[in-house]
Amino acid sequence: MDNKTKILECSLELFSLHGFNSIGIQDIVDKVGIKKPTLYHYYGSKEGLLQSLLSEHFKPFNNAVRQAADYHGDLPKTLNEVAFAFISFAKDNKNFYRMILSMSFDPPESITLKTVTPFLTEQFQLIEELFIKASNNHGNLKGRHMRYAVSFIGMLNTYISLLLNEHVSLTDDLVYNVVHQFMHGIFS
Amino acid sequence: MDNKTKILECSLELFSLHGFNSIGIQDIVDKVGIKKPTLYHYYGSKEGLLQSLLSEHFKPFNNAVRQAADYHGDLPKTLNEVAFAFISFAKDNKNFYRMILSMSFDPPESITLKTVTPFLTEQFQLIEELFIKASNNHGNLKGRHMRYAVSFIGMLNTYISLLLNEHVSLTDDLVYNVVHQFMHGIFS
DNA sequence: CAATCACTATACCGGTTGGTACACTAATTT
DNA sequence: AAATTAGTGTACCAACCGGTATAGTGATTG
Repeated sequence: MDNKTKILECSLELFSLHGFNSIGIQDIVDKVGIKKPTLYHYYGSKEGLLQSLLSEHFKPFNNAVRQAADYHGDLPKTLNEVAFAFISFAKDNKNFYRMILSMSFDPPESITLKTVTPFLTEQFQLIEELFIKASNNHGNLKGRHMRYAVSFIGMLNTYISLLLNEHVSLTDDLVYNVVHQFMHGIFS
Repeated sequence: MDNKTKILECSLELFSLHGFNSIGIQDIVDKVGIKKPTLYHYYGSKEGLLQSLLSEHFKPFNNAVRQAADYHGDLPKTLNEVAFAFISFAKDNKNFYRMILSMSFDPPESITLKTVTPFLTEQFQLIEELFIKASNNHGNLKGRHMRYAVSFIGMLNTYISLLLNEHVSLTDDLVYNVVHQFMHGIFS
């Protein structure tokens, strides 16, 4: 594998474990086995490296979400597909998901939040649009698009956190259970 | 106000806005208007400052949660009281809540996560115990204490995030809506 | 009055940070 | 064969980091 790719892999592992701010360029190049100018040749700056790392993984992720969130009249089915897109991506990209989940709660003025926000906004809009379209068939959703989009993603991330920490395992019915709880609560 | 207190206030504001790692001791003492040895006299180290800052706010917070989570046979009522404890504390301590919410998603090896974890664990146990006791009256909760405790806190934090970003305002029925959604889902 | 105390200022430390100037090599292009 | 190019190593930089040795302050206590 070439150095350019190896840099992405190693920095992802280090960032997800220790955080973007706690990892120095020197840590990364040491792990890859190269010298600093090589990294700067490819990515220009630490921020540029983060940008490349994010778009590399977010593009396929958000494409999968867009496909899953395409509404065709069956809200429960669509929510299930969205949940599956999130959970299976998180399972296949544990380090990356850990990192973006962390960054999405980073302080308002941090570079990390500012860099990750556009990708998260795109996700949010896909889900919000889904609830807007579904509100034609479900009157009680009207005027609550934003709240439900946020709380649906919130619930997904809550269960994905459990998954990442291995407090719960990815069984076939996890997706079903999450969506069911979101739709009908805990009393059923 | 004395310097010792002013240090706590200023560091909270800086940490919540920029993050613990991005703020240097120099930033804090500049904002307070003192010199470094004064800060080190009171708090010994940057980590000691964080520890003091956390316990200062977490003690009253968790006491309020403990009182609210005391189960007496009415689960919806108790959940409402817990939700109120969380939401009203968050509203009165926006900077602090923003900071701990961020720290609770920090990377596994970070000092911030390790320092905040004991306080969050205490919270979690209070809520989990509530669901364990309630499962005597609600058979369908059995064996799901952990998942429900986590997802209840997760939902609270999801709505508190909205509150902190002022995407939703603290009306009288916010607490009711959150608990209702948790118990009965979005279809009711 | 002398001694102790909590507190604060000056000045400094070794180590690390993100980033770079420059030289070199090996492959590709002309 | 000459020139260009991408990629990499050596050595270095100013700025900043958390932390401290030391001395001095003014108020309290013996």
